Amino acid sequence: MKMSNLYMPTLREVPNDADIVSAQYLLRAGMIRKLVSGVYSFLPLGFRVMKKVEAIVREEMDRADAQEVLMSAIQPREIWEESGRWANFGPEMFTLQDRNQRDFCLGPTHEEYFTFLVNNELNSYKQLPLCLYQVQTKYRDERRPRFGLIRSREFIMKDAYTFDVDEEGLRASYNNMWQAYEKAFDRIGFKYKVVQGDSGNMGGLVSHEFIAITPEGESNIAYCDACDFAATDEVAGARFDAKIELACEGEPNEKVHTPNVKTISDLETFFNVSPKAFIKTLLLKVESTQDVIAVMIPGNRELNIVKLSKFLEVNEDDLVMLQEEEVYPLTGSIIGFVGPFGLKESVRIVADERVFSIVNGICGANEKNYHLKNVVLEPSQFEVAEDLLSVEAGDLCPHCGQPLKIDHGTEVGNIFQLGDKYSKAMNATFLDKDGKSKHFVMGSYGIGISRCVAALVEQFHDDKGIIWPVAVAPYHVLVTVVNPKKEDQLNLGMTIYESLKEQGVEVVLDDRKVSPGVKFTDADLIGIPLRIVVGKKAGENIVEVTERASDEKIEIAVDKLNELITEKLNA
RNA sequence: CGGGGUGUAGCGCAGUUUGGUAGCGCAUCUGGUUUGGGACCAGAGGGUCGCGGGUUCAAAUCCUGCCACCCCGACCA
Repeated sequence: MKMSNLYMPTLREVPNDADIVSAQYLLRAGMIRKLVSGVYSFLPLGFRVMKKVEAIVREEMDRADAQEVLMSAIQPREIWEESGRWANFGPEMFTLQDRNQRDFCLGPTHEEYFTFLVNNELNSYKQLPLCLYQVQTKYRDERRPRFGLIRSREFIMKDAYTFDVDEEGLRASYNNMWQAYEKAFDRIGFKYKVVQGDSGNMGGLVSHEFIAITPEGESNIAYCDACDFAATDEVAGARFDAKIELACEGEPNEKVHTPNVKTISDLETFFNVSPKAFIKTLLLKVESTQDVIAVMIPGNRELNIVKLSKFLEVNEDDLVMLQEEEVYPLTGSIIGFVGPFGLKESVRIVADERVFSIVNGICGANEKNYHLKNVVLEPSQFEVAEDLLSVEAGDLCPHCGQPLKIDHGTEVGNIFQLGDKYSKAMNATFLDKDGKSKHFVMGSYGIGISRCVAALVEQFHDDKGIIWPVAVAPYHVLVTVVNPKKEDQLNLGMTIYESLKEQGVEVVLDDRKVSPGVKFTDADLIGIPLRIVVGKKAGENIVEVTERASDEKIEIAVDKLNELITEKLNA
């Protein structure tokens, strides 16, 4: 490809709506463009990268004996009613109607569709196990699309589904996919961790997430160096020593005047004790039912809303913190003085187990400017949850007891053991050996192809632009002709370009009639791994080879060039 | 969904307070000079000022409704 003809509209300035480095560079490098919030176009260079990621994933899926199909993005409401997820997915689902007012959605995922498909065709255990996959566009009407390709409303996903006769078969299929994922992510070049995932509302289901490690990532993961434990912060058990005992000065549950002492740090100053000794009471409500929940946690910790939503068996997005004006009618107090005693009876009180280790603690009195001290909570009087807290660095590993570390990342893949959740709901069965009808035991497996492109940029960039790993680079080699008006430079550039092309090297020629600065700046921005600069020494048949990653420059005679390029690309 | 902010040329922005012919930089086009890290000179094209309604002799500017985009949304209880 000649750059004089390449559709690569690079931008000097950062578009003001690009909120993360990957979005900034992909936009500036002319690889993607935004149509509307959360919806992007892929331009030639960006599309080439995505196709490379896709090809690697496809190869590893095929190697693992998965079979590729292509389903429709449009799905009828009926199959979602069968699984019960039409209502459950709620506003996240893009819905539409045909001319006869029949409801459809643009598929956010395809469990129902695959289950429906297979149910019609698969009747015998002899046809199992089976693994089908597709690479396809998915739609989710995110509450708040952001981070460019990382949380978009339209995205490309590879999704796979396995069907087995029993749990044992599922485990084998699951491990098979796990290995395929590791091979794919290794080949792409990701730095990543495999962590235990959110196992869904019902518990007992196994899942893992593949997290690309990126400093700005929105997923938090907790992991242990001493053993192989790793999990997202939504499941990692926050184990720590919560025991604290204050001397009982005065009466039990004694009311203390605490004017304007609202926050934990205010309390810390006022009472001069550790925040561990405070019992923090937060008020939330379930929006769909308007049920109000008071949650008690140790004062030095944060509530993890995902863990709470699982405990309450409600949707995470359905849980919100109460607004200031909603608090008074329920508590008789304002924010800052809420406590577990004397709440309206309609309020459901849930306690994180650790608050019972606080002896003679301090909590809100449900009266403005008053707290209670010398509080000892009695577990039998409250609903007790094992763990509602966000894990923190230094908490103890639930496996081996060593301190945990926290890292950030972007989820690029996940694997789920679904069991018979969908096959049961949709009554998808086969006949087993013994002639009995059984539900398929299923798994589902996703890789966010377009998100991978963004995660790669998050991992591989510097202050000048992107640094693509060779395996996914849009082109391998960029030949820059410094001054295309000089015949010897242009001719030599063309010769090198043609010869590399001949050998099957993916090469692009920068023959644009712009100043060298523009070419070099664009080259750094778009991040092609190797650059050959044809400049002043073209007459002597000497060119310069630069590695984008290391910025290492080598002057070399043209007849030794092929050898060097081959060596560098295979390194 | 709640709170805040912004919408003016392809991109980044000024102009809005105090109504009076729509501007700047970059990009684009023409001609010329230039070419090892975002060149220079001369000229040119490009905008229903997000959309609708209103006030006014006159609206980017004031009023009003809508739309889009961005930011924030426990750390406090």
